[in-house]
Amino acid sequence: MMAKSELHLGDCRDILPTLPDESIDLIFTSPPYADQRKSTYGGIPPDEYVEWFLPIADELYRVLKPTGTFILNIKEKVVNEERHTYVIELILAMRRRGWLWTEEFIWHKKNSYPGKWPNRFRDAWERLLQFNKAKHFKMFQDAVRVPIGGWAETRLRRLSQNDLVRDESRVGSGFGKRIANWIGRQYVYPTNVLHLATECTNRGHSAAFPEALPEFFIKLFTEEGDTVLDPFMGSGTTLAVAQRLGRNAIEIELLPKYYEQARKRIPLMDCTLF
Amino acid sequence: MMAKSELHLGDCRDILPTLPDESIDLIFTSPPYADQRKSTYGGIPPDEYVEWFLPIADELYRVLKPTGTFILNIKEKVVNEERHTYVIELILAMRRRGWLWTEEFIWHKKNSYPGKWPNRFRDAWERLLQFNKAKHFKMFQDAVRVPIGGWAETRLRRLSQNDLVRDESRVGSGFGKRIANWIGRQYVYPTNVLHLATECTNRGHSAAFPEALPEFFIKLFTEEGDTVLDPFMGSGTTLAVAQRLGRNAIEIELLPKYYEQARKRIPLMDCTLF
DNA sequence: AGCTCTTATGAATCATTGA
DNA sequence: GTCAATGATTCATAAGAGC
Repeated sequence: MMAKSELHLGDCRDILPTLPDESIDLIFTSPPYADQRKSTYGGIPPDEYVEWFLPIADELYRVLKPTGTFILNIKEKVVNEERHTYVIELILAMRRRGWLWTEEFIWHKKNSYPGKWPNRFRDAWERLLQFNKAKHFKMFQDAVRVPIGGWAETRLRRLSQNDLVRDESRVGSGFGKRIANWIGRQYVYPTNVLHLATECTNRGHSAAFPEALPEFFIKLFTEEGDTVLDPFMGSGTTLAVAQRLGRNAIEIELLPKYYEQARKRIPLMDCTLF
Repeated sequence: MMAKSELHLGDCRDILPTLPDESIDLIFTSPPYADQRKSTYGGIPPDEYVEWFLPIADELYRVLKPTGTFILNIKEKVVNEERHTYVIELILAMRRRGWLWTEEFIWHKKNSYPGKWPNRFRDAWERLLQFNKAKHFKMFQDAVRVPIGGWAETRLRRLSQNDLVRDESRVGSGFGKRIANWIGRQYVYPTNVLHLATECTNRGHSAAFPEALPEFFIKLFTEEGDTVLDPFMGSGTTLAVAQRLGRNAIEIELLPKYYEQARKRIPLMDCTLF
């Protein structure tokens, strides 16, 4: 399948209004975190972050299909030796605007550099907030299954007495299990904790995430031919993965430097430049 | 050092007011989550959770030393196919009451129970919210350093009896295997992501956490002779670890069943019962 | 000690049915 | 309607025993 990409140079606050209603299946983005990357994006003061992001969130709501999903990669910074509250305030504000806060995935940055500060350790995780417009959204859980652990080979070889009957939960939750169901199973479902190393081959962008991150969510929430939007393209990781997986991409980038860089990651013939 | 424990039977809303001001070095607790444990604790409706917890948080603030730390183990449940907001609302409310939201650790539950639902995966993580009264609090980062390379798998895991014996025999006999590997290797500081399996030896309490969880925070935020408070004792995991590490413990439990059970985990001579 | 093998068990969520 | 009860779904880990 031929995937088509649109690359827009400019501020997403200007460009998002030009996109049609309910045309996007998945929004995956990692906006500039508050006061980070000040040298490149200017930096949004933490106290103004919600106010800055909400109009963008409203536009994202408009362009997303009713069955679509919005994944927001974000982490609050430390301000004045406290975790700032702009992320959790943003969640509450977006819910008031109609978004459903469906889930929160954790990205565990496996290879994060050891570090030590007087009052804290290395921050090795980021939030992947899932927002939806409706309770029933497109989701392809089978597309992100992972190989079953070595556990199964030994365990299933000979089933114990307990495994042959349904093992009822002891806490009265009604949640039991039947090991015999797993015979012949090759792949299992992941959890909401993603273990991924940070990208080592930094592409000159100060906040590159690994390709496995958008890949997981693109596979989980879209099928071939669907359209993925990233209003903060950066070095174009989401773009490259979408292209590789046969999804159309709409990408917006403020800075010409990154716009040019990302453009080179995909064939020009599959791409419309704005 | 002789560690002394106080065990109180009753509602922490009644018992906390009897504790003196600024007498606690660390509060580590896992309160009943909203609507969970309904069969045992009654269950607090999610919409009333903040209102229920805030008076308790105020008392905890009063009894904590200015240099002390409050670690709150909590996770929001799914209500109506959305993550409920009572946890993040509680963070904001506690900040308005004077608490500093210093850090958020993640507990990744490695062996979380399997499950698959139409619109979500297994929830495999919980929050460990760190609150403080002041920007400068007691912290002993060296006490939780781990060998480079395998942080959860080796050091932080609760040492079994065999491991302890092996560890000691190394000094005299030159025996010991894994411990010996550490010699000459660099110790590094952990991150704010804790990889621990949920406790397999369930003690009849449906929400037992592994001993390594309070152990990490007790070592990090207290020294021998300090006092640890857990207003929701449950099966007494915090109590047992505090006693083992030579910290005094003040523990409160609502249900006689768990109170009796926890009492048996420590020597009667080290314990005052209320 | 160091393997292998066995066994125990853990803060769930959603659709449907019944009161 | 609204709310409560019931049914269906499905692994990874650590401790301990045995050799």
